[in-house]
Amino acid sequence: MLDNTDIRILEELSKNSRITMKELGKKVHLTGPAASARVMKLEDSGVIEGYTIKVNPVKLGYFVHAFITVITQSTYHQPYLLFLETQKQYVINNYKISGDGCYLLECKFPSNEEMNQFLEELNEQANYKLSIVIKK
Amino acid sequence: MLDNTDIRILEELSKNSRITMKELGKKVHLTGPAASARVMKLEDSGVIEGYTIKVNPVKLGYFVHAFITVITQSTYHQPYLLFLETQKQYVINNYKISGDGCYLLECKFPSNEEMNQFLEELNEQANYKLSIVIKK
DNA sequence: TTCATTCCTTTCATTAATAAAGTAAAAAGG
DNA sequence: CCTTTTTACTTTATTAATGAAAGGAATGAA
Repeated sequence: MLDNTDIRILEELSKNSRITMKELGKKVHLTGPAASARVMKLEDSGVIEGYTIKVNPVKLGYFVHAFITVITQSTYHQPYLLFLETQKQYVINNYKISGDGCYLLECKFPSNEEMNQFLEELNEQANYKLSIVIKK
Repeated sequence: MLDNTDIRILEELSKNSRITMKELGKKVHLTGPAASARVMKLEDSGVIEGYTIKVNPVKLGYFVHAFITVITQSTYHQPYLLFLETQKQYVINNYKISGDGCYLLECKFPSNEEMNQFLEELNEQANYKLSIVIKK
């Protein structure tokens, strides 16, 4: 399915997705059109799901990065999920997990105050355990 | 520092970082060169840290996505961190956290067998609690 | 008021993307 | 075994985007 050249293309695009097809081709020993065709195939087959940027959260004013293990009070998760919909600005990822808890919720907050506000509202829907990221 | 146009540029690039500057300009009501200049400023100021792709892990053969809460046995973390260096192919992120445990380790595995192998080796350096992602 | 700065547009030269045609090698089928 | 098809690539030519330069309008400082 994927040969070595495809893997190298994925590596290069992971490092810099705005690279020109000509440059990408040079890196993997192909011409521009050939690299472009490979990339298009990777898109069509769903290996490449999209092109995005890495943003510095601190520069955007998000200083707190937290993982919250969520244990919903009832087996009915809808209230929790609806609550999350209203708090999208804080949510990075919400993983449904097996293990300790029902969800692992990854969030970013501008301050501890806003996080506290969020947690108090969350607590109406679910219990939680909080882990703050110190360093990545 | 960042005005509304900058925010919209970041949103557009998050959705598709390979968009042309001309197209990006159209979306935020600027000309190509103006959009390009804005983006360059965002890069120089460190708001945009890089351009990357979203890859489908399943299509790459990684079927298991796990979060592992790591509790190192000694206060000396080096053995654990050195172990991770040897297991880079599985590691997505390693967050140093305050809260429950010392680290939150995000990993991907091709199979439960390989994860089990990993966990057995990890267990020589640290205790852990495992959470498997069912759904994102 | 005057000067400098910022942020933009317009224009144009350079460069890249894309479509089309052609080639060579591998795979499929009679 | 030979023919046909398919795949993956290159080359060429057209189209489109980038990036540099010049200039204008609005803002703010001296």
